[in-house]
Amino acid sequence: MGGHHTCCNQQKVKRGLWSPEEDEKLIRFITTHGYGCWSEVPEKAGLQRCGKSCRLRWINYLRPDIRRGRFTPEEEKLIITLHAAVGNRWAHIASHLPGRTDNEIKNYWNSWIKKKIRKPSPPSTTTATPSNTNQHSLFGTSTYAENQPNFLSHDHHLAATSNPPVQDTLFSSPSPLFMFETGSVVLDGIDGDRDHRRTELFHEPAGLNSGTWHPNQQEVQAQVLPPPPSNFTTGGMNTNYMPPFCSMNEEVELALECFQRQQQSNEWVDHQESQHCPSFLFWDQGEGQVLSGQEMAPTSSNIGAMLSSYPSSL
DNA sequence: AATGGCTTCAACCGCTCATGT
DNA sequence: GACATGAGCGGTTGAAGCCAT
Repeated sequence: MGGHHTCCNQQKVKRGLWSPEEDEKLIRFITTHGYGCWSEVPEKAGLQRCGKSCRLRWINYLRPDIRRGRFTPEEEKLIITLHAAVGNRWAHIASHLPGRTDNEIKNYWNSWIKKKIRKPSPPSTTTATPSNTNQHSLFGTSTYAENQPNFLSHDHHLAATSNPPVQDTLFSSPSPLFMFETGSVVLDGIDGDRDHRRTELFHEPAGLNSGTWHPNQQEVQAQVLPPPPSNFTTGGMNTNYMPPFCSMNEEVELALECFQRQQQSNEWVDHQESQHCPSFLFWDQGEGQVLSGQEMAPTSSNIGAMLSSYPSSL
């Protein structure tokens, strides 16, 4: 207790949920300047928050490499295994799950435990039954559907609305390659406020090395496709594309269209048409391969929203 | 339609650890 | 070594949405 809170007791410090405007300010500041000293961030970013709050907000929510959405069976197993080994060392556990935060894991564990306590009959659901889990589906398994009937109502409309191959491809990468503004999306009126807040302003941090943001990029799964025609733009959003802010609906529409066409025809979509969705047609010059189906946004909720908005196109 | 209980998870709190002076 | 400061961690809280009644 020795430490009475220094920063958060200051006057005029706002608390509670972050508004989209605050998120925007923080994102803009961090992506432009980075963060050296968190205690200086709020003042420099024009936020009435304490540095600690900013740090937490960034780490647990806003940073671009964060991965959201329901835990996969594989992640679940890993959490269980790691927890058995190290206990409540959430940060340690999180370090083994790229894109997951200690807070998220902790929350998940606590709710899971609650469920287990309440419902002691253990039909081997989450407790590591590899043979029962769908190894190819990142979100949807009967395990989740049975145990968590609400999971489609939040940011995970995905499993029910997309067919497995697309889903697999879409989520084959654990590392999002870009960010974009999603402020205008409305999620079917389901948990809208919360998800809306979640999918606030993102854009590619100008001048930042993407490696800094996506340390796991090497894990991206590649698909071998014919080389792109000369008029196709190499790279993803982090190279060519970037109207700083565009709506998610626009983004989604274009991206899905291009992705679908590419899937169906195995052909490249003309750059003029695809300039808004290079994420789905990502040419890796180093490997000479096409990395298609890159995760579209920093959060799986964005993708869930995207797919749920356009279920017919899949 | 109203409402009250339940669940989820973002955010906060208190503390320890690491680092600099 | 003592102290100050900032970062990080784990526990807890409470707002918001969901759902059953």
